[in-house]
Amino acid sequence: MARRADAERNRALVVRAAEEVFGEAGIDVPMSEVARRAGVGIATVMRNFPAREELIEETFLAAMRDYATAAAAAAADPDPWQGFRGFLGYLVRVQGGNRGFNQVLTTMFPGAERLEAERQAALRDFIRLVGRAKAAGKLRADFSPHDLPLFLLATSGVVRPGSEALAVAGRRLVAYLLRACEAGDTEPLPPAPGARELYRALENSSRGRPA
Amino acid sequence: MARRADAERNRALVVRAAEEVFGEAGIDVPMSEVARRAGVGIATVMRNFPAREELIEETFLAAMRDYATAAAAAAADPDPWQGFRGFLGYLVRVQGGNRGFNQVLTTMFPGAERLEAERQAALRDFIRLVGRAKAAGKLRADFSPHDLPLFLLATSGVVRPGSEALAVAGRRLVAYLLRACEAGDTEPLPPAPGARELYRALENSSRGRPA
DNA sequence: AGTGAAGTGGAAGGGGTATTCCGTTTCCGT
DNA sequence: ACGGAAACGGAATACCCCTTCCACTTCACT
Repeated sequence: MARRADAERNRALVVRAAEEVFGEAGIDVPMSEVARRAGVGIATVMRNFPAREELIEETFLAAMRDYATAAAAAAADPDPWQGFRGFLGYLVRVQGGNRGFNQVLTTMFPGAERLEAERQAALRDFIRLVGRAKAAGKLRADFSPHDLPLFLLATSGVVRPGSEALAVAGRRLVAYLLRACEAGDTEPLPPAPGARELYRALENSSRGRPA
Repeated sequence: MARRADAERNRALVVRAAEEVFGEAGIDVPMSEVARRAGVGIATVMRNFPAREELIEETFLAAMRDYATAAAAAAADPDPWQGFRGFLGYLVRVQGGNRGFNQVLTTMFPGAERLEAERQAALRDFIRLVGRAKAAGKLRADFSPHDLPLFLLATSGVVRPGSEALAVAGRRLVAYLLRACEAGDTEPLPPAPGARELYRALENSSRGRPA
């Protein structure tokens, strides 16, 4: 990989600092703040990660792998409805604990291929989970696996690290959503947006400053 | 109010420009952009609205009044459940059509008293609506009127002007939420956050850079 | 230990926004 | 129509952030 041991060490310091800072304050935090926390100069950050997106990918790859792992575990749950419930609970917990990863979960980074590969792996397992939960008669038939980003967006707007009230609210929202997903005698849902268009709308470039 | 006719006219131009710009791009847009669209100098904007929050209040007071009016109309609906459904549909439609007002709906501005008075008026009517809908046996008994901000936050994260896919997604999310609100045989909800703490968490000061 | 390349930190440059200041213009009462 | 006060626009100032550059330091190989 890299040639010199100290360079490799600094790179790791930057990533660890980014995990902290992005987790607390989100992925738009000044690079200089990352550098300060890592105890290195700004140039060292820039040299290792010329574009912010590269640092984001490196920083959240582990979290995205955990996400994919959680999806796989849910899909493997002997009780698929239990798996579904647990997975949504996991999501809002993670979103509430890590501001940066909350943003990453609701934003597509077409250039960050390893990150997107993990996201897709999670989606594939989620699709399996949905199929099993529907087959078990617990999940409503018109639920779409592509409602996952919809739910992620919904909960992402609520929770935020540091606010216990919002964490409670997030759990309550998940309970509402789970209730809404139960199979039963109910009106059919309005149409889902086209998956392609939906994911396009979540691409990084089209996300204006934050707010 | 103001002394000179031209000053009054310019002030109105600024507010109308702000309605346009805030609606499209959100309330964090540069003041210089507002001035440019209004066709006045930056100083004129600053003189009339020394703080951004003042311009926000003036700009969205009318929309907040409409919001309160819609809540009152919903509360007066002969069929309260129909009123409830219609109100949620109205909300997501407004949020998707006006980025700035979407932010205003999910942010408290303790200093903007007229704005907050309208918001509270709307909440009072919503409380009436909720009472009637529960009495009619259509709305689940453990729904709290203070779930309104929770739902507003949820939908606010989804819709965005200019994206048809997200508008469709927003309507679908509302359908899920409505289904979740129906009375019926269901597990009780987890506790709601304390209303005071919830509203505190949504105060303007604690909202970091939007993103 | 010496040497050259790799790596480093901070300063300088460039773009953008909020805020202040001031010479000029516009209004309005007389 | 005129004069003073109010209001105006834009330039100047002050930050903040990203990016580039370069003189200096540190490493690793011999």
